[in-house]
This record gives sequence, structure tokens and C-alpha cells, in this order.
Amino acid sequence: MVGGAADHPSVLGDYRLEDQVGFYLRRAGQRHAVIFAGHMADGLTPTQWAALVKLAEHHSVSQNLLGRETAMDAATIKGVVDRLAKRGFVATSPDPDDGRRMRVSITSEGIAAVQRGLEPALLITAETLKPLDMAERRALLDLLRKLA
Amino acid sequence: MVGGAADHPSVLGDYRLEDQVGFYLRRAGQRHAVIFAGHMADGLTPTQWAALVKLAEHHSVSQNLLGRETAMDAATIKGVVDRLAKRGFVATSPDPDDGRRMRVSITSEGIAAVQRGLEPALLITAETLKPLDMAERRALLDLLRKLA
DNA sequence: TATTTTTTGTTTGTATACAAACAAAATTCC
DNA sequence: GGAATTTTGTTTGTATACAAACAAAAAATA
Repeated sequence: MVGGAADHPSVLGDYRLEDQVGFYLRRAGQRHAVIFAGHMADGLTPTQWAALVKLAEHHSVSQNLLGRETAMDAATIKGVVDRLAKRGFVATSPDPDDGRRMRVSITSEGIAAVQRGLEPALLITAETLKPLDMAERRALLDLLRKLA
Repeated sequence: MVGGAADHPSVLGDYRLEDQVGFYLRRAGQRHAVIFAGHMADGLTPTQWAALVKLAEHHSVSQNLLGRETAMDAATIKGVVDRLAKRGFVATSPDPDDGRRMRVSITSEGIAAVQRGLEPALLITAETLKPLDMAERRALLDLLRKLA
């Protein structure tokens, strides 16, 4: 007799939600999101923060490229940029050299927001990794990098 | 001179998006979601699948408890249950012993969907973990469990 | 040059995810 | 028994996330 425990329908066999990576990736992501929302300045979301950080490095990139560098597809990055623009952290202008492109650049207010968010950002990463010792943190980062 | 590279504004110091767990948790979750959507039967989403699997184990639980066991808050599990109910995979009824509770149970069609989804589900986990060897898979699961 | 393909951005629709505010029922505490 | 608290579920609003369909511009190719 295999996979037919008395009080469980045999449909699932040995399959358990608690054995699947996807389940834990979702849980870990949720926990991180809560920590992020609890610490970040100006109510910036993880994706908004990612976009601002990239813009602080590049100062000006096309909207889709910004999305690629921050792991967001075209539809998602558009919403993020729109919301950042509405708050004055980012400015958009048509690319004079390419009629398709929308150039996105960070404003001085956006830079100020990055400055306010930097300490919280470090805290967020530290708090997320708090359950792990240093070797485990390195291992997790390595494994996630391989996975993505 | 620290943190002031020539072509980078010094705002960020040593902070890099690519060093933060949150960024990789998001990326890994996205990759898993794509793999999931590419293989799962009946167009079931990860959360819908999680709910169905839990219901296949329990057969009948309250809506909020189902949410807790599948890592969804009250508002989220409601939407998931509503959509599963609309497709006939799940049935809801008021709990006779507790006027607040909504009892959720899996239907025979829901069980059939779980049967159809089981092989894809195993494939999804395998494909997600493909970049890692066996020791790394165990390590990742352990670390994510500690994290969540 | 003309056609095809690719890239870029937009819009719509569906599905998480959570905060906050709310109502109703059950439980706890005095 | 009665009041305060907790639990359960709903609704609204905001923000990802992606598929699919579309349009416009640029690049590649014949």
C-alpha cells in the first residue's frame, strides 16, 4: 500500500505543499515585502525603490531598459514610472534620437528620496536575513543567483 | 575617497541592487511563476493550486484557516476561493456551528483538477530547481524555511 | 529601395498581495 | 450576565505582475 493514508485521499500521493520551492519563495517574498513596507522611507515600494536606485546609477535610461535592469516587464515598469513621475521623483521625455523611446531620468527630489531610503534599505536587507548567520546569507544569495 | 566613483553619483555608496536578497527573491519568484504558468493544468495559478492541494488534504476548512495554511491573508484567500468556486472546483457553505465561518470544501471536479495537476506540479518544482544539484536544492529549501 | 522583423511603448484584462475600515458572531474576562 | 476583546469574513483602494493585442518607429534583410 503506497500513498493511501487512512485520513488522506490518495490523490496527492507524497506531494506536500511544504516540500515545494515555489511555496517558500512566495512566503519569503511576502515576509520581505512586509519588512520593506515597515522600514522604507516615503512609502516607496520595492519596485519603486529598485527603479530609483538604477536611475541614481544611470541618471537617464529608456523606460523598457530600466524595466529590464530591475526585472520588470514593459507593462509593469510603465506603472512604476508613472507613479514615480506623479510624485516628482522621476521625469520622462521623448528620446530625440529614437521616436519610440521614452527617456526616464531621476529628479533632484528623486535623489533626495534615495538618500532618505538608503539607511532603511540596508536595514531591510539585514532584517530579512536576520534568521541566517553570515555563511548562510552568502549561501542563500549564491543559490538564488543561480536560480534566477 | 570612499563611495565616490567618477561616473556614479555618490548617493548610493556601496549599495547595489544586485547585493540585496529582496531583489533575488523577486526574480526567483517571477521565474517560478513563469514555469508554473507554462506547465500547470487547467490554467490554475500557484495560489489556486495551493488552496486545492490543502483542500484535498482536509476536504473542508474555514476560509481564513485555508488562507493561513496556504500563506494568504483574508482578503487574498477570498478572491482565490471565489474564483475556484466560480469554476466549480470548490464549494462554500455557512458553518452551522459558527455563524462567522464560511466552510470551503473541494468538489469532485476539484479533485479531478488536482489529479490533472499533480504531474505538472512535480515537473514545475523540478524545472525550477534544475540549475541546482541535489545538495544545493536541499540547502536552498532549508535556508528558505529558516527565512520564512 | 522595399519588405520583413524587431524593438519600444501602451492598453486591457486577470490575478495576487496587503492595508484599512467595517460588521457580525464568538470568546474571554470581570 | 454583561462588557471588552478576538476572530472571521467583506469591501475598497493601491500596487505589482504578466499575457495578449495593438501601434509606431527603427533595424535588418532581401
